[in-house]
Amino acid sequence: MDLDDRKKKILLAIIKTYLDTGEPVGSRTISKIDGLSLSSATIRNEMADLVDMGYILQPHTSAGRIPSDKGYRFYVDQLMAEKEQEIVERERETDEMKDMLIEKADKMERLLKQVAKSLSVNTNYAAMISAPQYHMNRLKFIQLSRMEQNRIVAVIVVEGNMIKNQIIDVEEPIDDETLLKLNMLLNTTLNGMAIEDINLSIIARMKQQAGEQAGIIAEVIDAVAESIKADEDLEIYTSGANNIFKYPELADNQKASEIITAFEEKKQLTDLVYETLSHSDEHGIQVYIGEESPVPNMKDCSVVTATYELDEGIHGTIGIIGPKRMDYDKVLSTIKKLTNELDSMFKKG
Amino acid sequence: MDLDDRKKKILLAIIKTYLDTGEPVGSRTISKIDGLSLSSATIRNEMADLVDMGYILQPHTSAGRIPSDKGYRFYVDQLMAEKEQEIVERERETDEMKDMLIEKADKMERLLKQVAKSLSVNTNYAAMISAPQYHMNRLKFIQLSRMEQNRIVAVIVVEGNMIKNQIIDVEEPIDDETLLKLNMLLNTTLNGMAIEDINLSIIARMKQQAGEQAGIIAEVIDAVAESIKADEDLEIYTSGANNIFKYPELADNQKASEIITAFEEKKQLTDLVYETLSHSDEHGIQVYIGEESPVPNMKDCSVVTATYELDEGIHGTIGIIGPKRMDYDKVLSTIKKLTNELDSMFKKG
DNA sequence: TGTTAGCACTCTAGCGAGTCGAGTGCTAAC
DNA sequence: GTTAGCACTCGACTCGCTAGAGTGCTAACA
Repeated sequence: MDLDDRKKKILLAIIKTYLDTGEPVGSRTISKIDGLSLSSATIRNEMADLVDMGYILQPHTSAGRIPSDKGYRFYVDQLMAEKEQEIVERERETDEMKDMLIEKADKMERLLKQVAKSLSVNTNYAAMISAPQYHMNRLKFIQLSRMEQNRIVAVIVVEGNMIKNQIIDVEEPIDDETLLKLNMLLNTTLNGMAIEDINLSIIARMKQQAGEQAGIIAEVIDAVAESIKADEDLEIYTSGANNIFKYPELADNQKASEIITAFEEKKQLTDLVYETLSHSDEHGIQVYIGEESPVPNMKDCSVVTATYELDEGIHGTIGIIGPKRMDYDKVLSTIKKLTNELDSMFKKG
Repeated sequence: MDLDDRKKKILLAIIKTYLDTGEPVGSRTISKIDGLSLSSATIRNEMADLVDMGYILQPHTSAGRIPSDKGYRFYVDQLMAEKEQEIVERERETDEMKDMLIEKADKMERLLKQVAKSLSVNTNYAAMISAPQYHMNRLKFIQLSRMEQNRIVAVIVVEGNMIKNQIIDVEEPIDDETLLKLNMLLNTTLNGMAIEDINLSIIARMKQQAGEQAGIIAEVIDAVAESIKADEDLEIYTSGANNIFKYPELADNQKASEIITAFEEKKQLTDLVYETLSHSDEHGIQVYIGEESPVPNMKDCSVVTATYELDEGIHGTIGIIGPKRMDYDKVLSTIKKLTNELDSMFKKG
């Protein structure tokens, strides 16, 4: 059987209506609202076909139909295609969200929290945003300073001006001169390098160059490596989890608990972020419907994700989590606008 | 009317039973389990009195009784008095929680998250912990390093080894010598000072000492002050919010949403922390029952909080949020153990 | 005078029958 | 191929009933 033009129209009508009302939609409803001017009986016949083809479901014999995951998928693909068009055609207009974002975003963390908040408030769904992934990132600056006798603090700045700190306890006291030398060594060797490229041979070379301070430099470099790695569990900020209670189909005990759990244990969101990043073809917006989601706990939701770019090769992920019958249209535009906003922001400052 | 000994016993029996079962308890139940050997009729008479006195409630005529907030309060006060005794009598025993905590707690943030997690897992309630309040804290170390031409990074370490960073953009380039001088000046002047004590006169004096670099030092100090102040919104880590779904009386839509919201918008928890800190007489454990809670959204819960001490005058707050019929006994011991654990940990390392 | 047995009463939870109405599937006519 | 019509299905809701837990009150008892 084929998904001919009329079937498509009917399917879209069903889905749109269901997005609005959240209730199974019957043949009469469609026959009325639709521009097709077909009787309910005809619609019924078509609907029966659509059920056979798996695009819609019938909760029970005498209820209307609701979209299946496959149905949603069809709808979203349709929508995304349109969006693509739209984006090309229209100039990016200024956006009220922007002001809100800029306002007090002097620190990355605060900015991200604000973005998450803004997203959840604007959409009425739950939102998340991951801090940019520094995986591919370059070291910009390393500085060791003595804090106490046997204790130095390492400050590591990576591209994008994210700062990491690490306190290092050393066996024997370090004198000023050694510290200076070490700083020189670290900076000349490592500056501009991608973190991933710092391999054993480079470390070995540095140890060699450190000469008699090889012991100390080993300690320091280990600590620095540790610190860089330690932060690998990426930060994720969430907001608006309570929004799920606005949607009856998610608000039941079992499901709500699952979703909240996913939000709390950032681990699950981390998977989502990696999945998104790995699939992203520059600003690729991804829509996961129900079981498609990389996060099992969100099998009753739809998840829309997008990638933003902080700097060459430094990406982060934005996500919106809501019911399957979310307002995809709105969510897609919102998220698209936002990523654009972020990108242009980062490129400037 | 007076709360005589027998009434007390009956009241306690009612509350304990209710904590176990979560269901209204009738007179027959009490007459059986209790060591009082009274008939259900007598119990009924007493119960009627207890209702009059406001210690218990009757959901409807033919149901058993459940504790009122006042009843819980009586119970908790009783319990706390006993605890006080216990703690004095018994030596602090080693605790399996300790191992779990120490394990990988090389960073404060990670430690706190772990504590929260450990608490929520151990108790089956929701848990929160606030980062220590640095309000009263002393500066331990300041270091400015040049990162780029016109950009320096300030590293500020406060007692307890919390590190803060701030990137400072300066108008005109700073040379090495000036930077060294500034570092000296900052450290000699500010080290060991409580952050609160850094007032205008001290800053003025520093500017004077800086001589021709007064302009730069103003910038720097402003930035440092900014950075210290900026972090004043205290960090709060939460865990186990999903636990509330385990308790039917909290799991309904409305209430769950409120609680989750409180957990998400850390603002509300912040209030709780301040309230707790202001009332704390060293390790004071606080129990807020229902409406007593400083957080309106938690009016259907009980909240148990305690204060831990990281260092002289540096306090943080631990909290457990659960249903009113929480296992106060267990929660109180757990939280007491934990604060002790934290204290001894911090005093060592 | 405090305690207890007994009994009528109250109220909820749960069950089953009955009804309503939305929606279907099928057939026959257009 | 489309539509009108009609019997049928099935969940949601209502109503009445019952069982059972628990109460409050009274009267008897120690």
